Amino acid sequence: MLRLTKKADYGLMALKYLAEHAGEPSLSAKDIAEAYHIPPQLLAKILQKLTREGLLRSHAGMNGGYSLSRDAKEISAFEVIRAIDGPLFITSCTTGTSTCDLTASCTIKEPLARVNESIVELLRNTRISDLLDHSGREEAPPELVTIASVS
Amino acid sequence: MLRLTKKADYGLMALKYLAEHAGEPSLSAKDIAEAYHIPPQLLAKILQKLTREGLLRSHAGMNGGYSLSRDAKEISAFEVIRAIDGPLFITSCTTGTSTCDLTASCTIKEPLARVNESIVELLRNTRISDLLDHSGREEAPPELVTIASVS
DNA sequence: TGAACTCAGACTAATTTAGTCCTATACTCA
DNA sequence: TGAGTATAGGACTAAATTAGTCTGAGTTCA
Ligand code: SF4
Ligand code: SF4
Repeated sequence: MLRLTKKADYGLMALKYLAEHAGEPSLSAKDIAEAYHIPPQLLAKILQKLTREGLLRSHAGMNGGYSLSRDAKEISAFEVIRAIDGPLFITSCTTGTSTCDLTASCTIKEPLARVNESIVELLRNTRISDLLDHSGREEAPPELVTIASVS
Repeated sequence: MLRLTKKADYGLMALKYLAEHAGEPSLSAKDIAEAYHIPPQLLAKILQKLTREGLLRSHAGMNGGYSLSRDAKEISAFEVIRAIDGPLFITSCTTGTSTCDLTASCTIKEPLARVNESIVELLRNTRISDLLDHSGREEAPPELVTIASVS
């Protein structure tokens, strides 16, 4: 529970990838899917959704593909998640389909809404550019990590 | 997605209820379930789990039931959620069962772990006593740690 | 034209969550 | 002591959500 869907996960990966390759003209869904071993058709749908929501620009036809519609600094994780999975509620009250029928007697709805808002705020403050790897301490020892680049 | 399970939800309600009725000796699962119209057997299991995790004290037999094992101020929403649903990960990497097989190539795992940690921190700072209804009160907003500020 | 794309929706499969059932055990009080 | 009320716990089914597939379009461009 309290888990991101894989679709949102894939979407974030794709956007990060596009941000890293901002120079190149256009990357196809297939390109990105292969880079990360994501099911290509699934990623295609995700990118389509992101395009519809205005986060990406698409280009059909040969050598077509996707590119960010804004700078990576201007796209928040929250937008991505919402575009893919719809509005974010940690409670089941307002899922759209099948509202929790305890809403009348429920007393924690409102306090949890505040927690919800905090999480949204947190995701809003997390931008695609923040996902970019400038602290690669995972695999091979990074060459020359300066103090400046860490802070 | 990013939704609390109803079980966790019910658990929080129950704990809040117990906190409100701290004076009374012992409230049975049935009592609480009826107060909120929660399926009694389901709530029973939840309370059992919370007892096993040490958040509640149980008392079998007539006029038995449950009571908080600590003050409401000392129990965080995070503990409740973890007790009921297990460890909290927003990504699917480490669910225990069926790890995401992209872990090798995935590049957003680590940044998302930081987001995860922020959410955990937020929930850790939300206590049962915070759910109690002091409407209008301006509580100290839980600290927001953004990725950017984590540098 | 046709290869390489995006776009869209319906569909199925897999997984997770919600809720039930049934039995055993513990405690209390008359 | 034994009837009644409660917790404890496992196995099970049902419902909902998520993941992924398939099919058939419409675009672009060389
Ligand atoms: S109404 Fe109360 S119980 Fe129902 S989903 Fe909202 S918070 Fe959870
Ligand atoms: S490995 Fe990457 S893709 Fe797989 S779950 Fe973790 S974050 Fe999401």
